[in-house]
Order: sequence, then structure tokens, then C-alpha cells
Amino acid sequence: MSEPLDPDMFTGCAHAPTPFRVGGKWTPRIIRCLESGPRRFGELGVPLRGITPKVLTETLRSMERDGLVTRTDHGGVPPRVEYELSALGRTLLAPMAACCAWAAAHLPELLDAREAYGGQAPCAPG
Amino acid sequence: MSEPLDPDMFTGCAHAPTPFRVGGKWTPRIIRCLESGPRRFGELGVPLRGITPKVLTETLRSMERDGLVTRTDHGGVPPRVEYELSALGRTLLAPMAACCAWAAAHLPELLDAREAYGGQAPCAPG
DNA sequence: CCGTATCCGACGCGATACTG
DNA sequence: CAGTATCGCGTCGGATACGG
Repeated sequence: MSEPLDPDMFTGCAHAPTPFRVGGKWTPRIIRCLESGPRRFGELGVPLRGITPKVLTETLRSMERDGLVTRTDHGGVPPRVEYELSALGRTLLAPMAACCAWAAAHLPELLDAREAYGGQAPCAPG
Repeated sequence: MSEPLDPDMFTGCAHAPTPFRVGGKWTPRIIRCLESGPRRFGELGVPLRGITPKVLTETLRSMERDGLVTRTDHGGVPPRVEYELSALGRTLLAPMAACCAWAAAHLPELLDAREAYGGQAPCAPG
């Protein structure tokens, strides 16, 4: 597994620390899905429609490694494993909320700009 | 060029919009470097030590496409081109500050967790 | 000075199939 | 249920060299 966190990210710009990215396509979503309490492996696959078990495992492992989530194996059969946000993981909710708010407010604008860029009339010249 | 923004990012999780990532390794740094005013192409290479012109161009172009920066070519020789944060780009500074604050407060903790994970004694058993 | 052209390696992510 | 094993593709980003 790799490190979605760049250690140089905070020194690369002379001015001040630049924002991190918690990393990857799924990490933020998983954090949000764990916001309201512990979830089992299989439960996460529902809101995270489209994630494969391999990727879910990978992502969860790296989050565990970084101390963002805790993994609890209750053993027995059928297996039962729960993932939960750690205290550290919960501290991410605030900055993430700020990002969500930005997106809600300004993402359409960005998408419009993207469409307009090089967006000559599709096929109707005159 | 590609799209670092995942359009599904806001619908993939059932609960609510999940945080975006503005994308890539350099975009956030560039935003911060433009925070205090317009900068010329060559000026950005200084604080962004290590970026290649190709990547800088690519990143700036995609930011321009997304309406985050404006590009002004003053013409003449030697060439003189300035990049500046747009109004939309400036709205990113707030959420980015929240992320910076998080990193300043908690990144060491995360790094410690990462080291501790699988971090048996490096080579001194007894 | 401000880029572009070409090549290329590494990683993120997904599809599919299999197991304790 | 909760994963693991393999395989492969697309993209990001870097090295290097050249052009207006």
C-alpha cells in the first residue's frame, strides 16, 4: 500500500503549510460513513456503492495504520468486524465539513467554468 | 489533461456530500503561493521547489479551466505572464485554512501512529 | 522567459475469482 | 461475512530536451 500523504506537503511551499489531502477517492467517504457510529465491513459497501472489497480493505487498512479508525474483530462465525472512527479520525470531521460547505456553495460554479472552457458551440456554428 | 474532481464524489455516500479534493499534488500549494497576489510563471517555481515546467503548466491550465486562476499575458519580449487567484479561487482559502489547521495540530499524531503500526523494534531485539 | 514534446515509471483503482 | 489473490488499465507526475 502507498502513502497518500506527502510528507513534504508542508514544506514544499515557502509561505506556510499547505493543505493535506487525507488521500484517495474513498477515505473521505468512509470517514463520513463512520461519522454516526461503528459500521461493519459489509455495511460500508452499501453507501459506498461501487467499491470493491479489495479496495475497501486497502483503504481501511491504511486508515487504521494512520490511527484514523479502529478495527474490532468480534470473532465467531459468521465473522463480525467493526470499524469505528478513532479520536484522531473524529478531528477530521471539522475541516471536512468546511470542504463540504465549499463544495455545496461553489462546485457548480467550477463545473460551469469547466464547461465554458474550450466550450465553443458544440456543433451549431451559425 | 484529466479531471482530479470526481463528479460522483457528492453522491457516492448516502449521508451527505463528501469532501472534495481540489486535486493533485500541486494545486493546493499553488493556491497558497498565489494567496498574496499575482505571480509570474517563473516566480512560482521558486517556492514550489521541485516542480517541472511541464507539470506547472499542466496544473495551472487545469486551474484556469476550472476558473480558479486567471492568466494574463502581457506580451512583449521577454515574455511576461501572470497568474492570479480568481474570486472563485479565493473562496478556497477558507476551507484550506481549516485543513492547514488540522494538519498543524494533528499530523504528528498521524505520523506517530503510522510509525507505530507494524513498528516493532527496528533491529535491536534484546 | 515561458512554455512544449516525448518518454516513462509508479500508484490508485477496478474487475474477477477464490477462501476461512 | 470478511476478506485475499491476480491481473490490468488510466492517470499523475517526473526527467530530459527543445522551441518562440
